[in-house]
Amino acid sequence: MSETIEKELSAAEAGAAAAKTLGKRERTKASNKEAILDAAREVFAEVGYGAASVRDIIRRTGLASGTFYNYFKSKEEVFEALMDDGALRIRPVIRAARIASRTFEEFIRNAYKAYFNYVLTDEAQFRLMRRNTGALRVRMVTPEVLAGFDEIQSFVEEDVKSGKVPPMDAELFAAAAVGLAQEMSERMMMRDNPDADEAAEFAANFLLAGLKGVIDRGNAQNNA
Amino acid sequence: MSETIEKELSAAEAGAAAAKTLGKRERTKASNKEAILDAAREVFAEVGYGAASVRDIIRRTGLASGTFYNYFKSKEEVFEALMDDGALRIRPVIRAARIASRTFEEFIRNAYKAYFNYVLTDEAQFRLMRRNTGALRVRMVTPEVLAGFDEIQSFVEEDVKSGKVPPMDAELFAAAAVGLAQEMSERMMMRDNPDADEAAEFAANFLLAGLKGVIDRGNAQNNA
DNA sequence: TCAAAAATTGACGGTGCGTCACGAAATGAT
DNA sequence: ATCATTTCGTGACGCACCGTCAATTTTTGA
Repeated sequence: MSETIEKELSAAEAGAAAAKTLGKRERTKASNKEAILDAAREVFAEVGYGAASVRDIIRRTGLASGTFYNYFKSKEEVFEALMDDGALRIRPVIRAARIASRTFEEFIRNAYKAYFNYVLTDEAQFRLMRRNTGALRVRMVTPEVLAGFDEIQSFVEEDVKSGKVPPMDAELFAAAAVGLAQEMSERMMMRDNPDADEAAEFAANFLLAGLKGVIDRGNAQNNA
Repeated sequence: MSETIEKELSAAEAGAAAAKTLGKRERTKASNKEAILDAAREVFAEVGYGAASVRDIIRRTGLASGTFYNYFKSKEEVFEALMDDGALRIRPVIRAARIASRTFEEFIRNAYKAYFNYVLTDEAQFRLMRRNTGALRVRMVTPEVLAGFDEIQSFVEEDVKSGKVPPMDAELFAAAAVGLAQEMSERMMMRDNPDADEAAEFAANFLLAGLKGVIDRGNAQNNA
């Protein structure tokens, strides 16, 4: 029946519609891919990454088993696509937090606030990132995710260069920032009434104070 | 041929040997279990948790496929056993660090030092904990591992109660400590010349300074 | 020496994997 | 509108793994 609509469209407003429809081939390709991704999101969330099978996913779309492999090489690759999707949603938020901030402290506070609120809001994506069957937790570091880590590190390095923040091991500092966010967001989500702003404030306070303990030379040993 | 030895032993020193041999039944049971665990460790390290199959594991032991299921329900359960093994090795080290420490700071420094050195030493176990195929990282929170987290948190709570350290959200603080350790140990292992003591010092400095930023009431906002 | 108990074995039905030859559908040129 | 070409969906196929189970071997205790 979508063919009928298509025919009507091409008769009535061929020129105008052509620009956005891009031909039927492209359209069904996009729709199939989206269908697979949606099904995968559901299946992973329901049974966990480990127990999910390519067939579970494709079965839910109504497509044939072979069709899956026209779009993805394996379930690992679909999962990667879903992770990338998450990273692509967070990174602009972090970047915006940076642009909107004039001091290093402001950046950290805004970034954590954005991150924890994102985790809370997009709980589905979060559960997807952490979900498991039983105790098994699966996490994927895609190039997109890696790039996010690197971006944070380079933000820190920039602020070191411009003197906004004292010199330190930016790599380990960034690792600390990321580790904090990951473990704390998990704890936050386990609580009865997750409070993103509270968690963000705790994390930011911790990170900013911790920073003082790891600046390169100077008073690194005054924490008795 | 082990049967020959067994016979000689039971003839020559039946009484003395009996105490430690426990009968052939128990001995082969223990040896089979160990063989499966060893094989699993290898397979997981080589191909990653996801790609490993029960048959890959059992094949390496020379036992029949059905035998695997006399010892474990699934590959997930073997993996869990291996994780527990790791946790059982780390926990006493942390506990020892605590007992040997008189102040909170000393405890943190000793614990991180012990942890990072453990990670460096028992690299095999570490790779097992973090290893994956491609970008997929798999982590398992077994009851034993969970108990380790809880223990750390309760150490913090004890020191809060005894006044060694100011009041704070011990759960989030413990999460921060654990997150730091996890992410930083991963970075450390990626470096050319991993330096456990350096990483431990960084982590401890960071945590102890960060602590000042998150004490419950008082000067929580003096970090401009 | 032997019967009972326990553990090993490998074959079996069931299912998922990734491939591939086939046919259907879309495209672009006439 | 027609048709050759290209693209893509389809489902059956061979292979491997899964977890089970009846038959067999090994150990035990008498």
